[in-house]
Amino acid sequence: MSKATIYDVARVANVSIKTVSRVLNGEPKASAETRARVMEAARSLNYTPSLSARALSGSRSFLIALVSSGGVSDNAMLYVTELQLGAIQACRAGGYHLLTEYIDAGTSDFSALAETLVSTLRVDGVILIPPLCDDPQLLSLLARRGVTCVRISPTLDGSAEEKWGWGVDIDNYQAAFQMTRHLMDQGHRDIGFIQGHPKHAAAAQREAGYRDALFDGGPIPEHLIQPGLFTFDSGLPAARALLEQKRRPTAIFAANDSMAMAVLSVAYKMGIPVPGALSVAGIDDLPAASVVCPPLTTVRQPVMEMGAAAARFIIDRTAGQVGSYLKKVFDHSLVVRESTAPPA
Amino acid sequence: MSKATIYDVARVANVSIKTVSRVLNGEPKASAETRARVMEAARSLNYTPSLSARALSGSRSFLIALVSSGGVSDNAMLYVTELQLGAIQACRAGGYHLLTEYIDAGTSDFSALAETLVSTLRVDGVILIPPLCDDPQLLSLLARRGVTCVRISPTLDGSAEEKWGWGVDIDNYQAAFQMTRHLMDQGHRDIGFIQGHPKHAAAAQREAGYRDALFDGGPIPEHLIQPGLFTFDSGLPAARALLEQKRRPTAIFAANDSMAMAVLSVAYKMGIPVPGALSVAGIDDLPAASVVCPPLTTVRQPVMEMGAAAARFIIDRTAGQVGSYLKKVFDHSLVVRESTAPPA
DNA sequence: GGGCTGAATGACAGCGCTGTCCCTGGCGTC
DNA sequence: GACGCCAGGGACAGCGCTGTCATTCAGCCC
Repeated sequence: MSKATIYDVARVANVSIKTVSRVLNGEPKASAETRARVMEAARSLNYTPSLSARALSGSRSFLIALVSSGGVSDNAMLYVTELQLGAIQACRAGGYHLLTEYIDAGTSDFSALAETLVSTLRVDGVILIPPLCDDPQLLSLLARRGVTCVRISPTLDGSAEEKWGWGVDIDNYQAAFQMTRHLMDQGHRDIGFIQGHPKHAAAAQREAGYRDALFDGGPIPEHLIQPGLFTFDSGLPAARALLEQKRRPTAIFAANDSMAMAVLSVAYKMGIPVPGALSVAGIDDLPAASVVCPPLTTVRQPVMEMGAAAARFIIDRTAGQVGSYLKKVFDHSLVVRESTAPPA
Repeated sequence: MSKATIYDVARVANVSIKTVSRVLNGEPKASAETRARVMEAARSLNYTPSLSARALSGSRSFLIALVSSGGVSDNAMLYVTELQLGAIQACRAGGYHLLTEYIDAGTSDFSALAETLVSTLRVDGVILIPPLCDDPQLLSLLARRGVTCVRISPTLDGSAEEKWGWGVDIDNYQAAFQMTRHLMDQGHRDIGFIQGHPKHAAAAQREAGYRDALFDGGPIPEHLIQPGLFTFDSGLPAARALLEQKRRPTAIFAANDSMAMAVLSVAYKMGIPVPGALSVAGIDDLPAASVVCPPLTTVRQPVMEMGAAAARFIIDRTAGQVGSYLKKVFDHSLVVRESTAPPA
């Protein structure tokens, strides 16, 4: 009842511990009959193998680490939570476990982190979240140690990516393009844009999608484009800059939901009705997006699935399958809610 | 560079591995000089002990599990994220690591979970989040196996609690009492209340605080009190019920922020200006609370600290210190933002 | 000075698994 | 009929630590 070991199972099934090990790990050498006997014994004893022992003697640790940085205040945290949920589910399905590690944004003591991950924990893989997934130092540290990395929405790419691990993302260009077109289809022409963090590839791709959809290579009224950093706070001044212009845009498309919410907030303070006098759109579909007033039109990305895929990739890879795409691109979808409407 | 073991350290420091172990674990028997020599050797080799080996041979695993249930959509997820952050920091400080496990809300396959936690992972402790922290089955399963549990905002108490582990919470009664009084100080008399989940002790305590503050033992106009479940969705009908009454309350106090946001949403749809014609308040201070329009007046609980305390308790307990309070109550604080104002 | 004490350290046996190598016996082959 | 082969299964040696117990050697007492 308390703690069955592989020895107990072996005794009950009347085989050697090695055979039990083989059966439990799905290794080939084992007759169907033996297999059944072992399984039955394990079940009856309520046996669960010890992770530590497996990790110590074998080559797998059945551990995956999800590493994040940044604070709670940051709405991006929600994104992490959702990713994590997906990863946990994939882990559970594969007999793995998810460790959550955190590194302070300021600290760049990556070598200690890497050492812990590799030597102490011996994790089978690491899931890296922006901006960590773009830090060359951390990446190369991990790569040198032979750790499988999966990078969420990575920025650095090309040959480097091959070396630095797999990645998951959505087609940010298309997402922004489609959202801009949605606004245009509603009749908007003066569509303001708030940029994302300049160091993040997704930001540039989203902006490109917006520009191509709206101007199609034509002249670009730069006053419609304001800088932002993907945070709520950075969206505030950007929104103000856009809304205080003599000829106010009829719609504002922010590079993510956090900043779109900032637009909502500024519009509210300035007494501009949304979507009556201003349409607002974002990207990400944060949980909060459906809760704000009015509910935000945005682009949904399958964050949970992305987290699950990341974990699954590590699990499969450790198990021997060498799926080595450079990056997996997930489908996104437009979520039209109440913050957008045709201009008055 | 790649993987230093305790043997390497022992060789360099010219002592036995047992001595290295002693020094690294802070055990008493070791001269200052030896200690220094070992530390130096370990540093120079960049040595990090293997968790698996330690767990396998010793009695500690240096692992703490945070177990949650419920979906992302649920805003409560934010609460979990923040708790987790605190727990991670405490773990890091104590050389521990945080495992995040998840169990589907529907599934009540607690025995498999417990088995995994105990046999496979051998965790040193478990942090349980509502409603898991109130499940007698899971609790007794864990208790029987001798796992240290910390329950976040637990409901079951009394003698049972002693057996079922430590708990952390805030004084929900006082929090609600103070918020209600804040509203009354502003001049409100018709203050509606939206209840929390009936199975959660915090819900009852918050309601009691509200009732005592507002009615002080006097007659209770039940039409001012509407049922809720702590979720945004459950807040919608409750808010509607309150706001459609002939004599509308001038303020609504929801038992948590998610439901308060639902009130904001309904008020917005009904064209009721907040806080002009209606004040709205919640409890929790979710990150989203400061982002909605208008920013929500609420009660902040030190969630991160609570998570850290939970982890710290497990770590200290495993290390031998037997701090055994039944529950630690943290301070809360009123956060007055823009959703409340004196009635017109 | 012999014996006792206790602090400092080491020897050694596992912890519960997996990797590697080896043994066994039934079957096909020429 | 002797030989080879291979599926099926076992023996055994660790993996890198910690727990337990033994050993050493100052210092100290009478």
